[in-house]
Parts: sequence; structure tokens; C-alpha cells
Amino acid sequence: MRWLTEREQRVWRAYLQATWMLSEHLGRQLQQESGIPHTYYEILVALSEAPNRTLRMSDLASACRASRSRLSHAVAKLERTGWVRRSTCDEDKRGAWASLTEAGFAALERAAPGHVTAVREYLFDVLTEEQVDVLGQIGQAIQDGLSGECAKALEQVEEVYAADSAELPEVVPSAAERATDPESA
Amino acid sequence: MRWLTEREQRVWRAYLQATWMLSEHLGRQLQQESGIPHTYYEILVALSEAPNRTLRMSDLASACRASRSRLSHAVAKLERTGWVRRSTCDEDKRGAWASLTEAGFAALERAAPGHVTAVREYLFDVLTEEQVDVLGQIGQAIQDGLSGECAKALEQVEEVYAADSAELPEVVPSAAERATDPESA
DNA sequence: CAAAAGAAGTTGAGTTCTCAACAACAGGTA
DNA sequence: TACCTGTTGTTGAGAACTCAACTTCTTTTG
Repeated sequence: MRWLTEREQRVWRAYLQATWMLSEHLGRQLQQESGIPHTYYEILVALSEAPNRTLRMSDLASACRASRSRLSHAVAKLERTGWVRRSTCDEDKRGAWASLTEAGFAALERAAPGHVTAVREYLFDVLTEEQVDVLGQIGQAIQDGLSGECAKALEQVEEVYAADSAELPEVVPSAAERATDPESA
Repeated sequence: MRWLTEREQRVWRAYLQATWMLSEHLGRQLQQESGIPHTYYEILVALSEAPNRTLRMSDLASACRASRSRLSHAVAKLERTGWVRRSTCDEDKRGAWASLTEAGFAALERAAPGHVTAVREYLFDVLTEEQVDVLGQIGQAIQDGLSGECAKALEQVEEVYAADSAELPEVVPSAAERATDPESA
């Protein structure tokens, strides 16, 4: 078992702290200034950029990095507020279109400037040009490394896995002989 | 209003995607392999590193980047599973100690190797030495830039802010005259 | 010292998220 | 045609989180 070196440990904790701070602050800024939670904001953004401001639910889900389930709940709520409208899809009767309404677009227009300003102020303004470049590379490298895993993870492994969950999910069996595990999930 | 340049836009989206993928994958790995949600894992880690494996609730909260409220709920649950124990604090009668139990420590020992391995595999192994360095700098720069804001945000602004919240928090007052650019980050 | 101000923790209500199950349809195969 | 398999989207239950009170105790200040 290889643990993290001290340097890696330091970088890892800096990463955790920094990403948390940024998402915390941006989320709070968005929520307080425009009353839109960040995840809902991302839905509005994705729709606003789509042709006709309309996307299939599935495509919208992957654009927002949301599970289909979560998106379904979220869009249901956004529909109640009148920012998104759903309509049935004729080419594929299972499907559904989600479209941004005028009201939704207006809400986005109100929220965006403050959000973008915050992103600039707390991310790009504190980094050098070179750091920005490297940040892009790092992001790309992480994505490449995880693209395989996330394809699997994106819609959950539907394995049976008979969860009973009394209280906290009882810590999985051994972990010692995981190598010989016949059907680990 | 200054929007993001195309390059900034690219980097920003790479950042969002990469941090999401990483936290998604690590969280799922931890959950499935040891049955511990990532936030609970962080509580166990923080306690395990404290003298006597014991911390005041507040200190534990900031070590885990959790609100006092969230920590209180989480520790209540961890106490039910027998991994953490609370005891009253004599020097400060308002306070409470949280301690890691033997069972909690054992659970952590079971979970840690898999988690660390995943961090190494999907973060450090995909980066060059230099990228790791720069990542550390970037994290530090972001923290420095936000330390002021987050001091405020860490325990919420107790402003009155008369929230009514019928459905979605009605989009903040006017902010009427914004540049009419729909695209956002 | 007494009163106000602040800090530590908890609680309950409401919101969002996850997970597993499900219904409805599509596409292929026999 | 009937069947099997996979895809799309929704649902309900339960878990986790947020937010605003609230209680209890500490510290400050007049």
C-alpha cells in the first residue's frame, strides 16, 4: 500500500480546501444574489446554449452532470416556477423535451453577470497566465484519466447488491480478499 | 461587464468537469467499497488525527468544512452507528467533545487504503511533477483570495434578509439594467 | 455585579440528492 | 408477429444538507 507523500498530502488538502471554498462561495453568491441554487443555474445555462433553447432530458442531464433522476426532480421544480417547460418528443415517444421559457431566460440574464464576475474575481484574477494554462491541462488530464470510470458510473451499475441499510451501510465485508471477490459491485 | 474570454471559458469548464468527475468517482468508490459517505469519512479522518482522537464540535466542523448544523446531524448519526462518541466539556459547559471510538477507527482503517489508492490513481498519477506543483500553488492562491469571504461565509451572515420563499426564491429585486448578454459561464 | 452581546451546539422544517423500482417505448432477433 | 433487451424518463422513499430559530453558557461592558 502506497500512501501519499508529504508533498502530495499538502497538495491534496490544498485542492480540497480550494475547490470547496470556490464552490461554496460561488454557490452562496448565486443563491443570495439571485435566489437560484447553482445546480439549477447550470440547467438554465445548458438550455440557453442549446439550439432553440431546448434539449432532450438525457442530453440536458449529461450537460449538467446530473443523474436522470436528479434532473427529473429539478426540472419538475423549475417547471412549477415557470422557467422551463416540458413537451413530448414525437420522434421518440419515450423522450421529453425541456425548453427554457422567456421567464427562465430572463432569470438567467439577471443572474449571470454576478456569477461570472465572481468566477473572474476569485479564480482567474488570482492566477497568473501560466497557472491558468496549467489548470486547463490539469483539468484535461483528470478528465482523460476518469473518462473510462465515469462512463460506467454515469448511469449507475444496476447490480443487485441487496442493500439492507439498517443504519450506516455496514462496512463492506473484508476488503482483505477483494482481489478474489467474485462479483464486487 | 466583463465576460470570460474563450480561453477562460474553456478552462472554467474543464475545471468544473474535472472536479466533478473526481469527487463523484472518489465518493462512489468510498461509498461502494466501504459504505461510508465521503463527508462522514472526512469526519473520521479529522478525529483520527487529533490528539486523543478527540475534538470540540466546532473545531471538527471547521476541519471538515462543515457547518455546525450539518456536523451536528452527521455526528448524531455516527454516534448511532457507534463510530463516534460525544461527551460534555467541563472547561466550557456549552461545548461538546467528539471522540473516535475503536470501532470508528477500525472502519477508517478499512476504508482508507482504497480511498488513498483512488486519489493517487486518478489525480497524482495523471499529472506531471510540475503540474502537481502548480496545482498546489493554484490551490493556495484560491484560498488566499477567498479567505476573507469565507471567514464571513463560514458562519452564515445572520442578516435578517426576510426570506419568504414561496417556491423558488423569487429572483432578487431588480438589478434591472444588465448588459443584455445571455451567455454565461 | 447586571445586562447585553457573543459563542457553542442542537433542533425541526423544508429542500435537494440518491437509490432502486417502475412504466413506456425502441430496436433487434427469431 | 412475438420476444427479448436496452433506453428514456418518472416516481417515492429515505438520506443528507441548509436555514433559521432556540437553549445554554461565556465574555464583555457599563
